Amino acid sequence: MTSASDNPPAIVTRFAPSPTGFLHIGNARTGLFSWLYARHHGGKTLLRIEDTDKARSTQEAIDVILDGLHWLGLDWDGDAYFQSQFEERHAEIANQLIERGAAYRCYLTPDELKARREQAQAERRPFRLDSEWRDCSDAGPQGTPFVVRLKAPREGETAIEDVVQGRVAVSNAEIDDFVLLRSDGSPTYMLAVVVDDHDMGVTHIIRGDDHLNNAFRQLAIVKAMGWAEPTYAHVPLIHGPDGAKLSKRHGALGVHDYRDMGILPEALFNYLLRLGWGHGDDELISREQAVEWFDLDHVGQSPSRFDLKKLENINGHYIREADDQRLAELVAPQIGPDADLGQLVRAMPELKARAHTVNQLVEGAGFLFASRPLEVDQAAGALLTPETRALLAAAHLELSSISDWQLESIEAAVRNVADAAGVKLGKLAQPLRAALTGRTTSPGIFDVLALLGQGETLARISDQMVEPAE
RNA sequence: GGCCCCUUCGUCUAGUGGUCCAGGACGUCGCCCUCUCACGGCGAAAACACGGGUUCGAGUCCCGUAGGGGUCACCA
Repeated sequence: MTSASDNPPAIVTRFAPSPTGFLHIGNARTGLFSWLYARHHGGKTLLRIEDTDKARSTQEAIDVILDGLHWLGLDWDGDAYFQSQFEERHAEIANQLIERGAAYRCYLTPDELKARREQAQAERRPFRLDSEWRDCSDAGPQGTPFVVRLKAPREGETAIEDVVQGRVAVSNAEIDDFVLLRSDGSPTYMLAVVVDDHDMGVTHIIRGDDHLNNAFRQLAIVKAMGWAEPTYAHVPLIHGPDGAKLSKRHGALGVHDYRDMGILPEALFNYLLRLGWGHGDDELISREQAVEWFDLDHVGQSPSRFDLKKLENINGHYIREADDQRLAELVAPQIGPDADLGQLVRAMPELKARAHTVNQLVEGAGFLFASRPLEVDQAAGALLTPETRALLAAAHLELSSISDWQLESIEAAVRNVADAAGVKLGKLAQPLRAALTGRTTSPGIFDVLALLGQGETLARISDQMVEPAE
């Protein structure tokens, strides 16, 4: 092994989201892959915001993307690039392409184009633009608007060696003379990506395979300019449960939606990593292990379906591993001003064992801060009968005599009551749970008493000792 | 419709010609633990899309069929 620290990084990847108002979960995953690939190989990863659609590219929309990236823990080298900064450069390249005879000014109007497209459709043949301006060196009529189109090759084929998809070739007859510069002089996406990737020194383009067809077009520009061909890696898309490309109708799409559902970033990171990539039988993979293990050769070629159940299972694991203080701080704001952080931290070990999301943690913590008299749900209410209310009264008596309110003394007292009444612990624990939490499920009953404190416990029990008068 | 891509349990995947009557995980079901719910443990059902090749031998290579997906803008 020789160290080559003087040389420029052999690998430069980039993440190039457009500010659509949210960070799409699928884009987040390709971003994750390209981040991981660069980190694994000791390369660089760059961020470029594709903000050429000015209407959508508000500062808020950009912040949402950056925030999502931060939340997931994906960083980048250097400052973020903004595609809009390079419009002059894009136009410059378009003009060079014209000078080289690799592009031309096309004076066809949108109406003419539309008419030709419709005619092709009417004749049921595939539409392929054959502009009379392609081989015409004359300028069009003075002052008429034009677009700049690539003079795409018509013979032969174009092939890419895709790291994920393998060799993919397409006949050049399939590649049309697409637009490089719009009639207002602004660059199209197709031109801008190629120029920016080249100028930024991107060596590996890792993106969704919905761009696979674009790669041939983009490669045509690269070749026309005589630039080095980048390595492509088109990773399959994430699909919804029905197998179609993940879209709004499938529900949660943005990484923020998952954060709001109570998913932890490390869980989403892990889940996204395992979606479309595997490392033997490993399921729970830390960030460090991911950097160590990730490579493109184990990225699958088929799309994968998003499975919320599995995400939640993984999330449950990370919740159980998470620091109690951190979880309490996530839960507190959702409970409101009554939330007592210290009490939440104390309850957290019990709470987190039975939650799969932060929101379930909030749900589970509810009884701690409920005000008396408690609302008792239907199933819990059914547990409160004349017999069990009598049991509660006995418990109230026994518990009020405890002088040190600790887990051990609480457990001893509760067991005593059950023994004295000649019932199994469960016969007492369930009504107790109903009285103290208003529900049939909760943390262990002794923990509930300990967490609530003696005063609140006795008060809640006494609320239920007698049947409320109708 | 043209072009391109994909196809192992319901889902995510392991598998790179023999060790695969296919392994793990989620989910499902059963049992255990148990004061409830979880957690945890044990166990079960569950897949190589189909048809042809190549090969002594194919989940693994080739071809076809079927199914699914992506893409066809002066959007990115």
